[in-house]
Amino acid sequence: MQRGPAKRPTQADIARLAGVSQATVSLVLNERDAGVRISPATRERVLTVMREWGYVANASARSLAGGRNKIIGVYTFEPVFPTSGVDFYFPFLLGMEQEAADLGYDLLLFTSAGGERQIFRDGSTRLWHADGALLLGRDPNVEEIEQLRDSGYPFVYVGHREVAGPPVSYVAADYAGATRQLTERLFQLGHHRVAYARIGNGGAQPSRDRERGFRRATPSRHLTGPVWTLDTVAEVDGLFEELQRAGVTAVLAEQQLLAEELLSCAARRGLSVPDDLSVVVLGDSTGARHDGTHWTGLIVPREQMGQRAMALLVRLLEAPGTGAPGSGAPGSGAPGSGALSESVTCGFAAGVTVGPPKEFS
Amino acid sequence: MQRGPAKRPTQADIARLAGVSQATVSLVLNERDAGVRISPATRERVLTVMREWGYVANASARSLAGGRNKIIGVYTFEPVFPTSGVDFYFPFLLGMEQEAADLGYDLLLFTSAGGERQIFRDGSTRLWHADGALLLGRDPNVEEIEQLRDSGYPFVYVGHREVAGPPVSYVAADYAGATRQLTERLFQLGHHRVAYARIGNGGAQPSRDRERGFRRATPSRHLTGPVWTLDTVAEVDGLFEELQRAGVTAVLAEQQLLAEELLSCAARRGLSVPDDLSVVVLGDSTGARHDGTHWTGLIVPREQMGQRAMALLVRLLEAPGTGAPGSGAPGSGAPGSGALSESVTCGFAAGVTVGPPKEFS
DNA sequence: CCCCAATGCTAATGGGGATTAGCTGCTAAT
DNA sequence: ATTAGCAGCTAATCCCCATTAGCATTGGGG
Repeated sequence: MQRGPAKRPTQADIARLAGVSQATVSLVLNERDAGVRISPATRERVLTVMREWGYVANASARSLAGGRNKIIGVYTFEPVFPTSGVDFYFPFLLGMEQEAADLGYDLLLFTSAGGERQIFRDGSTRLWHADGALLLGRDPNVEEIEQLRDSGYPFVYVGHREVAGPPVSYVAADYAGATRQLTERLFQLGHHRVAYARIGNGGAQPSRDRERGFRRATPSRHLTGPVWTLDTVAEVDGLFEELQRAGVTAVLAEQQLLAEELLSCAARRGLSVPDDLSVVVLGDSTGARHDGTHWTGLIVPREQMGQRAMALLVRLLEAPGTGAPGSGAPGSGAPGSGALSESVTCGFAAGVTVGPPKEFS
Repeated sequence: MQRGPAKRPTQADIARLAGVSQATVSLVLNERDAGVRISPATRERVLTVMREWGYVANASARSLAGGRNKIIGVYTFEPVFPTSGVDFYFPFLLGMEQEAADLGYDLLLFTSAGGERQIFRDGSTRLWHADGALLLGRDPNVEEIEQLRDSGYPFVYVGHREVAGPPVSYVAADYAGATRQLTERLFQLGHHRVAYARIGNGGAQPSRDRERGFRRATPSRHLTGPVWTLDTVAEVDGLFEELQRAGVTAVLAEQQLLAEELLSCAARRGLSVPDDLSVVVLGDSTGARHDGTHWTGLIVPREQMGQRAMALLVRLLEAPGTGAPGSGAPGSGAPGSGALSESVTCGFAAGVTVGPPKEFS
């Protein structure tokens, strides 16, 4: 027992104790199938000493030298705190964590970026502590994603991402499919005029996916109303009027907040949901008041997405071809340059805000 | 634009471009107040080139050279999953995360240990990926904590920990104080016979602290009943009988589960809480049914504890004396060998399960 | 008996940066 | 004219590990 902070053993220490060279220790450690062989006897001796002295590879040295740390980073583009974001992000985290534990990886949460939220500033750097990273965020900096992709750093985006140039790997919820199903369900119930509404710009990928699902559902003899895009909550009342005028009997609301607002518009007019208007919520609960209404709509499978993203990333990392990032085999551009993506099926909430249109009931 | 992963500039590159040495670049970067000086002109030139080329220090190399990662590990003795544990641990995590973000540290979650949950097996090991760690768990392996302390690894325990030998650093909730206050409040309300009950052994530190607070509250002319320690929930009914027989009008229940059981015992006998019996919950909600009762009692300030623990650990790490683990200043044994501890005040829940004793109302 | 091919391991290098001893010029004091 | 002193910078090392070229030894085939 030494005084002071115990200096932990290095490969050199282990080597000395086992009567071999540092290189041998390294080779034993990373059981390569490669050219160099170590006799079982030596291997065992080294392993014994390592165990005895509690050797652990230094993560920094290892990643500097191009090795692996069995650590997956998690980076969010928006600050997770203050707590508004927590409810949103936590399920993802949960899924990632479970899967990581199963696969023998630890999770590195990149939170220190503070207000800045830029990977390439002080962050890029820090990402390398992890073997790869999961990226998360509703409104990421696309340029940064591209830059990261070009840098060769392995990552998977949680959420649907299409960027300019080569594709990136991502795991997305099947918003399009789920929205389509929900829309078709409305038609089945007898609705003829169904509208789609959102607050905020529809440029984000999740928005576009939902809208696409909506449009695809349009069957021959039914009518989907136009897609309304509002700027602020204040405009909901006007929207409600227009919907009535257009004879719309069912609305798909991208945000729960919007749905809540529609509900109170209806209430103010003495109208009932779902009797006078069916309302479907498409999963985005940003800024929702959570007034206790049981909404009919889709459930974003956040936990599953996290899980699948983790699994995908690890698969990427452990794929033989995709060597250590440092070893830069530039020509390794597999088909599609190795980017993979997966789709996770959304769940549905039965809820109480959808019913047949009035003329049918 | 090269093919393959774009290699980002190194200090050597910047140095070349600025016509100085790599050392100079490093010196400019880490604005040391130390011996070496750089002229403002040179400094400016280097900075310009750095900005121009978007230089970012490689974190791995930096920590390899400097010994620090700016990463704090989080290790829990019990598995956090399946989700029963999640509710318990998440608030701690939240607090840690916020503080870490403020202090510029990232969080490394040690979850990969899987079922084993032993620091010194594969974990100890992995702990070194972080500069220091926060340890968490209701029923930790004390020997391992001692071993870790002796190893010189910097850590802070979240929760009250007294171990054999030199003390360890910890941040604890002030259970003793809070329990004392709650007990005294009962006396103020007119209760004369107050009892304390728990399920499970009272050996754990949090249990002992609460009991201590209870005992300290005993004022001259009042009576605290004995402390009951039950083995299982099944014994609660018997306990209830005994309490009645002893004329106890108020109980402090260590676990919410126990309180819930007492409540149903009372209900079965047609008795009312708090009219016939006041019940205080001392914060432990393990296995509780959460039946919606608004309990009177203490609130464990989990988030704050996490926050304070993080702050404490970082303080330990950044204290000048306690140098980098590698730099081993052996004589730095400050008073008490540098272990610090802090106490966080508990909150109180007003609740509806406490009132004056019957003869007063 | 010689040469070749495995086998088992080591020396050397590099990865990016922090640190320190020490090397130039200058200026100011002697 | 020396010399001491200092500002300003660089060369050299080290941090710990992964990787590769190559060395020494042994066994087998010709």
